Amino acid sequence: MDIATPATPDRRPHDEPRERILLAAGREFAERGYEAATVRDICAAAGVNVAAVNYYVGDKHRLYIESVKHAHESRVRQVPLPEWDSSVPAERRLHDFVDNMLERMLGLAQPPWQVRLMMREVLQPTEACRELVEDYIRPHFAILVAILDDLAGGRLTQPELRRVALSIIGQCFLYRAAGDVVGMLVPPAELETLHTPPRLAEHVTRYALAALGRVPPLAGAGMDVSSQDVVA
Amino acid sequence: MDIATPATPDRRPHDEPRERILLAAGREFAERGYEAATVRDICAAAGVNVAAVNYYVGDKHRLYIESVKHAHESRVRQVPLPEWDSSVPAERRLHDFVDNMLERMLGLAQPPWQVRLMMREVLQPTEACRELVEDYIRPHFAILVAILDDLAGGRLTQPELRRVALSIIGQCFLYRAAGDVVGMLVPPAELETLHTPPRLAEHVTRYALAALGRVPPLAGAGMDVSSQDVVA
DNA sequence: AGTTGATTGAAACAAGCGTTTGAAATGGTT
DNA sequence: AACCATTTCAAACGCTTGTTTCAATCAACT
Repeated sequence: MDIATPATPDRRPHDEPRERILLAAGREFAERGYEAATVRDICAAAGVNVAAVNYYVGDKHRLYIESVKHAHESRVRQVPLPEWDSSVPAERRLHDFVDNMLERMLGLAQPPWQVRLMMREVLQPTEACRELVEDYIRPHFAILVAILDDLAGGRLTQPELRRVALSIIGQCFLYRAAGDVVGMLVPPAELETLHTPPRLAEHVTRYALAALGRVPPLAGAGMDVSSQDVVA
Repeated sequence: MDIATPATPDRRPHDEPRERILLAAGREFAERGYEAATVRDICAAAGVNVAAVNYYVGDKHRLYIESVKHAHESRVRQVPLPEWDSSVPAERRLHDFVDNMLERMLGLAQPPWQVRLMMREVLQPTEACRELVEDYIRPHFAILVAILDDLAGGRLTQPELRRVALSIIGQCFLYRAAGDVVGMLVPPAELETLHTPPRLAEHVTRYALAALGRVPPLAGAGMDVSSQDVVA
């Protein structure tokens, strides 16, 4: 009845089967959702027997939580927070931050199912969500708010800064979460050329900087800013 | 084998059981998702026998599509697009549009499951999605783009206008789709007072107008705009 | 080689699912 | 009252699910 731990609990060179199961589970849960994903399919994809999930993890529920944590950890390892020299201006820090976030959400750097899995947690939180917010989302959010505070030069209150931060995150979020619908609203050619992470980062950044008054407005009176670079 | 239609196919005064089934199905699908929702639970909630879904709709898959369409239709009926007199300035039209969208997404005017159901379609499209986009989302999108075109006074290209429109929608989308996570990032007191549809509409609108240069920047040099109304 | 404990595998289990059945109930029409 | 099509119901069907069983296999150490 008690959950079996893989033999020597301390550590073994490669926890290979367990790793394979967690990876396959993440892929399957991300694509089909918790209920629709089946233990049999996961085990088939991982190349292990169905009994292995019981042996290594316990049951389906624990398998889900473990796979979310595993995806989360490997993601933190591979796409670290950007770090800046103290001399870097706030405009550039904002641009880098947005670019990093979009690259992490949309970029091809990582298998897409990892983001999908976390997107599911965000949209309909389970147990794994609170941990995800505290470890991963809140630190990012705090950094963004700090950058915006610099940009506003203390002229905005914390609630105002938070709302601006959410405005920026919301834009990135849309492209990831509702990407399919966005694809139906925008001409295909435009999608390929303009809706890439760097281009979108430029737009979101300029949009924010213009709103904050750090660059001229997007549609300033007679002023063409479309060819202007967003950072000095 | 052929799908039974409710007796006299043309029309009957009250298609009561069918209506009850579709409503209960929408609620259940919205809350639990397609796979996790069970026909038995839906029928129990609707107060009908499990065989009724076969009799009135056909099978589970068709039940899902019909419930999405039903929710969509009743929503269009209840929250119509705002219409403006030709003299209304573009700033006010933008504000009204955003307010309307947020009220529709977050407001208490309608049962929340209807929006959740459509949110699911947006996030992971099925057959019902394309219809949803064409009938409901694209017209809204076109109106928003037209308003922004007015505001920009022809100084922005169509792709630029579309990206600004998506920026605005993204902000509203975040509060609905990731509302739980937003609730974890923002102090509870702030949530209740500032994260209401009218307050958020004001923020999103001012943010856009500032970016477009139609109102002073949010953090203008020494200029306090926080108490200023967004519309003339 | 032999023993021991960790790991794998095929098969079976109970439970829940969507769906179907055929008879009972219903309500209007003759 | 007798008929009829329409609508409801309890029960069961076949299938898939998550989980468990227990024997077979493997790897390391004596």
